[in-house]
Amino acid sequence: MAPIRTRFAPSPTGFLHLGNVRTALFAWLAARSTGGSFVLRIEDTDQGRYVPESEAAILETLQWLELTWDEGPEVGGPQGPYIQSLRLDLYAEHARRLVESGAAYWCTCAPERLTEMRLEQQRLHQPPRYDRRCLSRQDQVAAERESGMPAVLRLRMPAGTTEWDDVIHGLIRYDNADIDDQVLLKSDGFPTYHLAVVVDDHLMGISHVIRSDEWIPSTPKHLAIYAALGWEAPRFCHAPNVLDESRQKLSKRRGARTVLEYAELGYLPEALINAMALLGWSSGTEQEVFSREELIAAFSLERVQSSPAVFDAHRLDSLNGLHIRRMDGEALVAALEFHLPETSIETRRRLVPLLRERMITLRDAVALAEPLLGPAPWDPDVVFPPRKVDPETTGALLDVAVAEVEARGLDDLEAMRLRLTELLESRGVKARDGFRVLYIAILGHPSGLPVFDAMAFIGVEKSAERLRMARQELDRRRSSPPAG
RNA sequence: GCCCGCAUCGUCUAGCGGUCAGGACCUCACCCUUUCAAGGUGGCAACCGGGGUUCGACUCCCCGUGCGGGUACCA
Repeated sequence: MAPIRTRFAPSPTGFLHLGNVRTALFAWLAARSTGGSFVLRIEDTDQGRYVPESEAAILETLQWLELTWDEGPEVGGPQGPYIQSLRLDLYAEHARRLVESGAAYWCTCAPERLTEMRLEQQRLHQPPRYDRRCLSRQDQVAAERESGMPAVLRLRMPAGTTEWDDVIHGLIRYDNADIDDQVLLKSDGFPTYHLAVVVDDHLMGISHVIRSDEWIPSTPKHLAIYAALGWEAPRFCHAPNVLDESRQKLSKRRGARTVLEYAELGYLPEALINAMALLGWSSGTEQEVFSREELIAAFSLERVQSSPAVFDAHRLDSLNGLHIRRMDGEALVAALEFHLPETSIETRRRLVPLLRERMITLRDAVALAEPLLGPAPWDPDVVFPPRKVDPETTGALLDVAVAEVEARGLDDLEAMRLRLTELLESRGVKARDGFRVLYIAILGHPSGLPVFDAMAFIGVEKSAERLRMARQELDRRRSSPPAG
């Protein structure tokens, strides 16, 4: 496979969500899997929608996911700058070439006129497109521009048809008569996406334009610009959109979470990448869990689906749990620091074996470890004594446990376990029911981390203390049963 | 309205003319078990409709239908 040189070109109008980044991931994988290169470019040609913090957030998102770029902001490169607002002269130069060759023309039509025109076209069941009024009066338009009237530069869409062989969709064909004379330069002098993307992709030597499906309708415009400039067009790969549960394109506006929010919620970058890769791509084997390296080895654009995919949060959860379980121990200890900031590295090392199998997200560690790191107040809803365990057995169990801990400490918890099991059986109480007493006493809740491990963690003193407290609570509840 | 894309279990998907239509998530049951998990086993569950083409269509073609996207001096 020839090396693919591709790019991700977000606009700094907001934060990145799974939909955006899934496309970036495909581009990154295409580059990495072919030994090619990946370029990051910021498309900030819309001054009105610019959100200052978003640019930094985009870089942070990609860095967190380790979707490394070979050229772009911060790292530079031979085709820089990689921020479009810094490349205005380049667009102006190419716009001039387009005007000179007759591929573009100036237009001074007022927005109101354009709106009215489109309404009329819609009423007449016609395709919406500029009626080229200004094309036939270029001398007047020149004079108007001279006198300071605002103007835009339009692409003169040639007649005929446009088609291309999309890597993901196959042949797509358009009748040029359905395509508008796109604005290339806005009246503020900034280029539109359409001009800038073509100029930059060509100058930056992009071999594969990987972007999402919503760009399909504007590809003929881009192809026309390539042709007008005498350039060879890159391959186009239109990746299907990622949809939310209501089958709409994922968007911040509709409540899509940003990738950075997933990070805070305790999702692993590897899991997010795995989940995103599976949205629209499959290996063709039955492997579903992939490390970053495995993904690079298995990926190919040809196996990208052409139909949109609904994002499934359950799938992400499942994958996140799986990745946590297969994660290197020390890496997990380190990753947990963010969620358990008060803990020492040693504490986290002791915690990891207990937590690992029980976490869906890293954040789950907080609730899971709570009774080990601090006091363990009882869950207000806890039933005590637990169902199926009579008060006498509960008391006996607690008494034995206290005595064991006080006499022998926690060195032989297996012996204590056997002792307690024996006691429960002799009283006709199933171990699974009876041990709930211990869980409540130690953890404040009838379920959670393995209770003997928990006792070992908190130590002799606290274990004995919590057991005695439970014993007292039992007496208290027996003398004054809770109302209701 | 005009243009384009898409169509297999609830969801993500495998399939590339002949399969008991496979896997994963979700869900249910069971096993394991000191709880909860994890793990294991098994169950439920799908080819949008109608025409063709073909000895034979989930698979190819056409038409519907549905869903999505575009239709901006936003990207």
